[in-house]
Amino acid sequence: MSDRPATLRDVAAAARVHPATASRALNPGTRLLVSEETARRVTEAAERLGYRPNPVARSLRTRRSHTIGVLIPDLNNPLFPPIVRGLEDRLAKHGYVVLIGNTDGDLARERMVFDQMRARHVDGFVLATATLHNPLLAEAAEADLPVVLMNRTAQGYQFSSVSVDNEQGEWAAVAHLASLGHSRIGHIAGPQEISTGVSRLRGFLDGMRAAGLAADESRIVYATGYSIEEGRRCGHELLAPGSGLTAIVAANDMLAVGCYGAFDDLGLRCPEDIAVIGFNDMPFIDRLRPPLSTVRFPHYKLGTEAAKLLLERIEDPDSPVKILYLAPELVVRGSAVPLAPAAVAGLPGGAADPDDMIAPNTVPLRRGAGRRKR
Amino acid sequence: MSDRPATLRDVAAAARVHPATASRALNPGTRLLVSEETARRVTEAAERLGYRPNPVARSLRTRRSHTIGVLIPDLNNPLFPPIVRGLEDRLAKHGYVVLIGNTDGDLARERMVFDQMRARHVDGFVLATATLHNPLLAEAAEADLPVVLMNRTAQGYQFSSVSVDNEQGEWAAVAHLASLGHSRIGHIAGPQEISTGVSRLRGFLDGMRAAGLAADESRIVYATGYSIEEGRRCGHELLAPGSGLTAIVAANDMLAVGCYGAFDDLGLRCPEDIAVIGFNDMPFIDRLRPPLSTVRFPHYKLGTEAAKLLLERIEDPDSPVKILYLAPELVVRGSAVPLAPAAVAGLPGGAADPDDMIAPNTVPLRRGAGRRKR
DNA sequence: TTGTAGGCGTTATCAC
DNA sequence: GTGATAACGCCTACAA
Repeated sequence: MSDRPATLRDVAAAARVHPATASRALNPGTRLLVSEETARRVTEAAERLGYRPNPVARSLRTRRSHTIGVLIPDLNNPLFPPIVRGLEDRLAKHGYVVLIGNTDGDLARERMVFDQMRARHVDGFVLATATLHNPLLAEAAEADLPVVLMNRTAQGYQFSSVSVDNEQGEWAAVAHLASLGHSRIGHIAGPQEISTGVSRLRGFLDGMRAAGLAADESRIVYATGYSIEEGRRCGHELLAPGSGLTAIVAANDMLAVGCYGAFDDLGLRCPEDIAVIGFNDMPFIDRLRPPLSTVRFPHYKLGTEAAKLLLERIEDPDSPVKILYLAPELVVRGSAVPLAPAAVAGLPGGAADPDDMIAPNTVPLRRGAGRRKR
Repeated sequence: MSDRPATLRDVAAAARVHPATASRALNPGTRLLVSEETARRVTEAAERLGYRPNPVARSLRTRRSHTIGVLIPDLNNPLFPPIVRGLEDRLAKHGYVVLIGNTDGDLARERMVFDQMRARHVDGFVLATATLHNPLLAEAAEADLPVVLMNRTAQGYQFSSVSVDNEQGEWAAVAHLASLGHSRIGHIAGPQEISTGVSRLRGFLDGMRAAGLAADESRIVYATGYSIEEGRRCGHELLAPGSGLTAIVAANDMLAVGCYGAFDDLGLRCPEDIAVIGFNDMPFIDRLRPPLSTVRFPHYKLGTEAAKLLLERIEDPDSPVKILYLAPELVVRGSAVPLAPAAVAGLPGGAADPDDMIAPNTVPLRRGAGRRKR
């Protein structure tokens, strides 16, 4: 009736009980403390008045906001929206709402949104931005905040995390290229302050070794960020005259897209002249020409799993810390094809040079054998 | 010192004043009510104790949450993240934080997140999901909530809105195709419950008329949603044997991408056999093959402008309702090229048939002449 | 089983 | 100018 939303007092009055009783009747945890009959009356009154508990008041009293802070590098990267959707959907089921913060890879900005979220009393954090030694992590650990790392890992902390088995993914990418006849393979490594950067590099190295291929430093360039521009720059560097590379493994799809740009600049055709494999299988990447071969993982699921882990921690702070890895899957599309005999024979440096073989390739390429966690 | 964060009482105690005074000293709006001297003491104490006001408590008292609810169709659509970033950045400057809700074009879902957000006492809404006659709008109007429509308009409501001049954009697309020699042009129209769907169709029609081209119903198909699948379906329908179309204007980029699929299915080459123009210039669309010609508008700016309008409404409920249109811009890439003489002469139905000309094309194509707002 | 009272941290409205 | 008081809406010992 009134234009002012109904409060607990209104409900109590309508049900002719004390507000405290109404509160008990309405809260699942305390409903059993109240008689069948009054519970019914209260529920009915609440229904009739269209009562919605005021989360702000509740939050002030209980010190829980039912809000989760999510820090991601940049929502503009199409990789993240599906992950965030997974988070949101899962958390919503438990009455939580998500506050998203973009850090743009900037530490100061990250600090700002983190503090902002703490001030708003978020009940926990999902961090997809954590660098290897991050001041935030120390702070969160000290304050004993529920935290889950997503698509990131960090040593020395008691945080649950969900990420991809990057080693296995990159290993599979290398094995695929090797099976296609490529031997001169370069790697655009991600930033080494980020866990994905180092583990994918490790996967690449292990994969090369297992395939009996040389992977010296000259065939690895380090991107300073996961951006298209960096991919292009690194592509140019890798493809400098005389390199003789026939394939590139990029630490993520953005870098691979940048490579496409470098190929164009250099007049190279992909996949005929040069092959490339990405990582992430981000949305729309399959619509590029050529469609990018890449390592896929279940984006949405990464979000839901992170949510599950966080909820566990929130509901029981003593629940065990879990480190979860999702299995990746190589998806073969058009950006890597068998090495053409022409390339092997004719093109400068394009040959499967015996010098590149450090050992007879007798090692069977077992998936997962490249796994090296610490 | 203490592990419990400092409260206003702590600050007041440290500054040897009453909490009320401390509150006054700390709030910009009331600082002038206290003496220079005490203000200084309080500020200093707050600083020293690392005092951060508790937004929850403040919100309970002031009934303002400094939170804005944003409803968008789907964050997975790369069009939206930059818009949301614009919103966030602008609102953050004024101390507001954004709650994002995906509706997936589902009315029930929309209702749910809307209610959820109202329960959380958001201070205002940005609606990017509004359909032409939306129950939410009536409710919001009645409750006198600050609302801004984004990329949408609705008649009969006193809501500010920011959108694109869709008529002009689509007009320019048609004019461009006509100048390339195309005369048999089809349109994949967006859903007609959505303002963009109707205004872009209108722009298309006006553009065709101005170019002296026929645009009968057989050359218009209606998508039920802005999705790739719908684009593909509509593409097939438009390109049915005998249609003779040489170009398609799609109501948005997603539909255009769907067309690419249809072309592949039909063995048509784009742009040689068939041209297509999209709308939105969404991220990554320039990396497709061929790169899509499309109508661009400033995404980020759409967000910041919506934020500005909303802030105006929040700060002064009597501020005038503003309807803002952003100017679009045709960006010419590779998906539309001059009609090949071969196509004109040889291909079945590919000709610039005189029957298609409803009037001599003497009308100069003035940009913006197609503008028809109501 | 239900009522009482107090307080979460802040600010609006009085008095002084 | 500043202090006192109450209230925002809810929850939870504790008492009855």
